[in-house]
Amino acid sequence: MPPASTGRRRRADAERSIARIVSAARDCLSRDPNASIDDIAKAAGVGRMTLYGHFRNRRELVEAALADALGTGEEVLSDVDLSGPARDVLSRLLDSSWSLVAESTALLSAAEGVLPAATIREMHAASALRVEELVRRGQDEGAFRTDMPIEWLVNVVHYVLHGAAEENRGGRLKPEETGRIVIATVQSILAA
Amino acid sequence: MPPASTGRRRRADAERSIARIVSAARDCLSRDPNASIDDIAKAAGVGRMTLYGHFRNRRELVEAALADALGTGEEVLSDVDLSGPARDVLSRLLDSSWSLVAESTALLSAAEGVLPAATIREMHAASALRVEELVRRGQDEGAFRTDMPIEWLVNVVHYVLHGAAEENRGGRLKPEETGRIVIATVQSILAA
DNA sequence: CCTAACTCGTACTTCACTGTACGACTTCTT
DNA sequence: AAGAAGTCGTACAGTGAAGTACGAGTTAGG
Repeated sequence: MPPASTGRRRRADAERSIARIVSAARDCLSRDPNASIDDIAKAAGVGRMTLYGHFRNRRELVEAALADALGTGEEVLSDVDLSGPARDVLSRLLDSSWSLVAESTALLSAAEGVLPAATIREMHAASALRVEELVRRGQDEGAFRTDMPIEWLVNVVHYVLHGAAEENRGGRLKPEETGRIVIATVQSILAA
Repeated sequence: MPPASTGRRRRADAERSIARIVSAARDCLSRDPNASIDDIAKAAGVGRMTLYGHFRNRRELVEAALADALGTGEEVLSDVDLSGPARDVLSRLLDSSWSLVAESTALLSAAEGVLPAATIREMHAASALRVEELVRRGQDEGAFRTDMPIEWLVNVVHYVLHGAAEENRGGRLKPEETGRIVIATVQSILAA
């Protein structure tokens, strides 16, 4: 059994396995928050025991998957050009991240089943803060509304993205249209 | 065992039990879509076996709960004053139904786990049609936007309501504010 | 090339939930 | 008041997933 939590060095193949498992976990849990450990191991092309070698239990696995998703989210966010009016920044931001956020909502709901709410909020803090700052900036510019709690403005964006993902999955929204519609919808919500 | 599906008359106490069970099912499933049969029976103050006496399996129970929720939804909808501009009608409609719809989203997701998608859509058809008609009317009046599929416009309202319910549950949105915020948010989305 | 690290199958225990079987008891209803 | 209808506990079988134990085989890396 690999040294899981200790700071020891890991062998390259172990590293590879972990990467595949985490990726598979993101995949499976995004489709079905109740996906079993077995499903995930299979999807990763790895024995269930290998998985348990790296993650003591479902909790740890879900946490790793969520952390990974948030990590790539952070990457994307930090690549977005922040110059110009908040409205435009928001459009660019949504354009490059809506699908990612959308796909992760199911993963998030999986996390809600096994991780304490405080942990989840904490993991989200970084990204949430960025969006919140953007909204605040838009408000200062007079472009975004101020008649609702900022927390609601930030969170409702998530719910819209979640919805877009659902509609996509159900074939009720064409993938090529989704970006445009998401952006237009969110802009309408935030506009002053 | 009572005659479940046959058209036979039921005794008054059975009728009462069923009502309590359905109500408890709505309650429990709205809080947790994975609530067990046992939880629901306990919440109804009824033995598990009594429950099985009236509902052959989880599927039937969930279906009954959903049907019941949709039924009260229909009642509320049919009480809404439909006169005047679509914008105003929408406000009245949301004001009297947002909490109901919001609470039922979890129940709906429970249903998605056990009922065929077609059945669910069909059960929803009546209410969905009303909302769709209202949106269409608003479009004809020039009050509502026409640059997105109408299906999206209708469904995104659900997602916003779902979000409002979540925020409420998490204490991030004050109950007394929620109505106002929901209405304002939805109006912004639909406005031309 | 040797050894520790890793993989991973099989088999097991535990656990929660579903649904069934039986039967004794209670309460409507006529 | 009698019988049908309904209540409901206990007990059982089946299922599916979580997590543990063991151990034999494989691979990376000094």
